[in-house]
Amino acid sequence: MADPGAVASPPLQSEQARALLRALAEPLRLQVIEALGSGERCVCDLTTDLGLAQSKLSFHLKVLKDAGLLSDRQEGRWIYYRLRPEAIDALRGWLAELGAQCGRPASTCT
Amino acid sequence: MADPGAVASPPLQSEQARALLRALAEPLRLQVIEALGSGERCVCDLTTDLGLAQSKLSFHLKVLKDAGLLSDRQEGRWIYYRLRPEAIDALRGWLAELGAQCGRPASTCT
DNA sequence: ACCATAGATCAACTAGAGTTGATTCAAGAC
DNA sequence: GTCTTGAATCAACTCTAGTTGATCTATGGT
Repeated sequence: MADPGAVASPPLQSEQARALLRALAEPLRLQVIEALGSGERCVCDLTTDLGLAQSKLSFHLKVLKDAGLLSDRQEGRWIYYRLRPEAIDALRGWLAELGAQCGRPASTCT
Repeated sequence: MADPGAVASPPLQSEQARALLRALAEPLRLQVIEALGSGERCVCDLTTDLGLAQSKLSFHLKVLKDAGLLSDRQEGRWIYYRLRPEAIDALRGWLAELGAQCGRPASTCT
């Protein structure tokens, strides 16, 4: 994917970055993200595919959604989740800023 | 800073990425990183500057060091820590891969 | 109406991470 | 040698996050 470098959306606040970092720092949640890589899927499908207890999956989906990595829609009894790649891009932008602020002796951090 | 996109070093393993993500997901540790942005500093300086208990700072420095974000050197009784910006770049590379794997319907994640 | 299903949420529990004050070890001064 | 200082480490404790099985609410079928 072409590297956007600076993201067009407003820069991440620290708290949002923290939520993203924490959400991604859990192997199981990475599995969820990978399972959604091919496109939107319903919870029932993910539960089966990942072999997770329903409440466990719901918990993790909530963390990812609250962090902004997923969005959902309801269709009858079914809830479908899909990825928001822009959240990953936003985090990369945040990391770029962190690196720029703190990676060069010329800059001063207070 | 110029965006390297793909990093020259071997790609991050998941466990290393996890360590980096977790290390950065703590506000206090971000403060440490910012304090080191202007260059190498000794622990005694950081303790005073950040107003932290010595053992508390040591704990957090260890997490950052173990994750690869800091390196240290000893000079007499003094331990100096400095940032390793390449760790941040590596994490950005890892995120770029995550986005590439999982951000496009064309790719398949198993 | 009743029954089944999907999935979020809950409360209790477990596991992991952060904090604290004490201790230990190494370096340095005398 | 003794004493001081810097900083890592320790054990006990506190706090946060993850897990579990049950419950609740909404949707759908008959």
